[in-house]
Amino acid sequence: MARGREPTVKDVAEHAGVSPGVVSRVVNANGSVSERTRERVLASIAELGYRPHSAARELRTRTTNTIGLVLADVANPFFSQLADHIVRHAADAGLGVLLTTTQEDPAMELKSIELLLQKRVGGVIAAPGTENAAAWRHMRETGVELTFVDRFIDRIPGIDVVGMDNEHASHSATTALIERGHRRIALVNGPSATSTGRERIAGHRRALQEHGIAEDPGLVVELAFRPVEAETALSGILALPQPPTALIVGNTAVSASVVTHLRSAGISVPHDLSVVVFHDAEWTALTSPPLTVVRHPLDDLARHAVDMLNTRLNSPERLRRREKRLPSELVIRPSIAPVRD
Amino acid sequence: MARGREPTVKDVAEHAGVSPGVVSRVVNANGSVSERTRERVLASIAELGYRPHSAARELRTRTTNTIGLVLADVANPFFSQLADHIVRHAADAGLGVLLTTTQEDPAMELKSIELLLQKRVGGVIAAPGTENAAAWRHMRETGVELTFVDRFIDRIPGIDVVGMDNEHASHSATTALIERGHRRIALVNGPSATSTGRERIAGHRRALQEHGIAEDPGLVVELAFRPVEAETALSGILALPQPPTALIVGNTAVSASVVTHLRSAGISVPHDLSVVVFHDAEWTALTSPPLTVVRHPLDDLARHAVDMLNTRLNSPERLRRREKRLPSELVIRPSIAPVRD
DNA sequence: TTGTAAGCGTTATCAA
DNA sequence: TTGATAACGCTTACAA
Repeated sequence: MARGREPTVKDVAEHAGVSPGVVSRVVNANGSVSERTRERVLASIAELGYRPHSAARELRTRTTNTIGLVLADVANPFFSQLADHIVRHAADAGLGVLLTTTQEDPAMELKSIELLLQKRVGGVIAAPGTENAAAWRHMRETGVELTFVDRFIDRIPGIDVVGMDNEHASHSATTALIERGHRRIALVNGPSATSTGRERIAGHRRALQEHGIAEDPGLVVELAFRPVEAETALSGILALPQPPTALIVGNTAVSASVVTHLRSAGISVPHDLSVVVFHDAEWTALTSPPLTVVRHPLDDLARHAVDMLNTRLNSPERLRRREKRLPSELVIRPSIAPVRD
Repeated sequence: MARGREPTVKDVAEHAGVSPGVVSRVVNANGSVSERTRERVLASIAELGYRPHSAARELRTRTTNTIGLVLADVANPFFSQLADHIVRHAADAGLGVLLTTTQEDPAMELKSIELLLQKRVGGVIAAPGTENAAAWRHMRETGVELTFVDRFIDRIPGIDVVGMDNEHASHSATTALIERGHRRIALVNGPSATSTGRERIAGHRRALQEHGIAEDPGLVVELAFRPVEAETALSGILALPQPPTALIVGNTAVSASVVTHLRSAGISVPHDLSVVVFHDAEWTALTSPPLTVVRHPLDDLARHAVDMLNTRLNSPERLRRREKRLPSELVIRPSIAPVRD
């Protein structure tokens, strides 16, 4: 892990015939330097190829321009698009992004937290799992600014949240199906231990209630955020004596495998089953038929997350907790149709 | 960007009634400490919640356990899956990953290089663009270990490369089509300025030659790695007096938009046009018909990239340049069929 | 406007 | 086995 010796402030100072302090002031456009020496210093910097040493700077100033990003799984299109936007916005704000993934595994999440703590990142954007509330809280108490994105664990003071309005999105999806005459609507959801899971069920229930439809618990399945169990769960639902006529997939991680299974099970969409999927991945319009989706404002989500965090990073005083909800949009495509008699 | 004060070696030392040096030796399982004091120190560490300060450590030891990852675009499924694997393997090796994206923009790539240089990362894994050869070379000369993944610019001494065998993959795809009677095979490719672009064209040509088929330059299109131009380029090809009967998409970034366009243009696959796509994204089996794809060994690619880099990081002497090629696999699905008369 | 010097948290060296 | 001390590269009072 050795690195070749690179020029330091001292080298630059000697080369320019000034003191190290002056070089620092030039580099940071801090304190005062005469125009003449400023130019000399800049010339020396250019000639020597001097580059400030981040670690030394961080050590001295107790600050950092690196933030952490903790996501479950960058292979999931929802998270990967989110990550892409976050990295871009962070770069615009002059922030580097240290990315860790947890694979929805609490132990890996803990390791991520540990790594970011050691790196003394100034702040972290995370879509937290459900098990490490204490660790997240502790991270915040340690002075690390924290913004939860998409999901959150608890309304912890000082931890901002930016997410979608899942309750509303889910309500819209269910309502669209009810309006098409569906009464037996299945929901394949993420775990209720997650905020997104809970909110999506809540919106679904509210829509059913508003139309006087009794809820059938057998039609709601909670799947972990890994695709494995999708098949069996789905088979179970579809084999019910009274199978559903519509299906909402509220768990982004399993959408593709659900669609695969429907296809291999020979289920015709929307004839046998109307389908709505959360997250407008690049392929959802390419299936036959194209899928009705809940489209999330990922770029806005990322922008707000970076902004909120950055505000905290640059604010000396302790700010109050903020929560931002962004609206999703129901994009109707041919995968939903009026129910058959 | 301020951080709360956290315990330091000094605090731990005082608490345990030893000197800072001893604490350091305990933490790093370095030098010698008696079992008795070791336990006392560990207890103090636990009680105070001490965590070594990365920056201080980096400054003193001139090492780092952070690597950089420079990719064009994490929203592209090929890169996002690659990133996911790389982050996982890096974590297994105890390495944090600082992710930057370039959006295929040379200026952004340069900014990424600059950031990683300042952060004094020990090594970088990158899928480089074509314009910054000098900067990459300089980065290497500066002592940063470098591994190019997927693409490479030049065979620069000391920069390892791990990629797919694109020539072979492309040759297989074209051959599969020729064997089905196709003679007019279009290739939508990435820029020839990239190694992957060149290799894929080469394999395509070799297959044509082996079967005595004259190459029609009008059937080969180079598209930048952004989806925008896909439509016009494709319309052009399909409007030719003698349109192709088969199409290979060698540019991962535009696959989805190509398929979208074919659909909206009312082209029936494989009846009107056989289609092969590079990279087996999660949706390629979900279209109608399912797409024949070139499947890349992404996990292996990531594993080798991290391993090669890590070897360099831990090797005191300057190693020779290595190049590793991994085989891709042609997965035949119904999107290709014998040519019609 | 400039230089000097101390110190950020570590670890390595050397002496005890 | 342990402790004292210097140094990594930088910034920032403070003094000149």
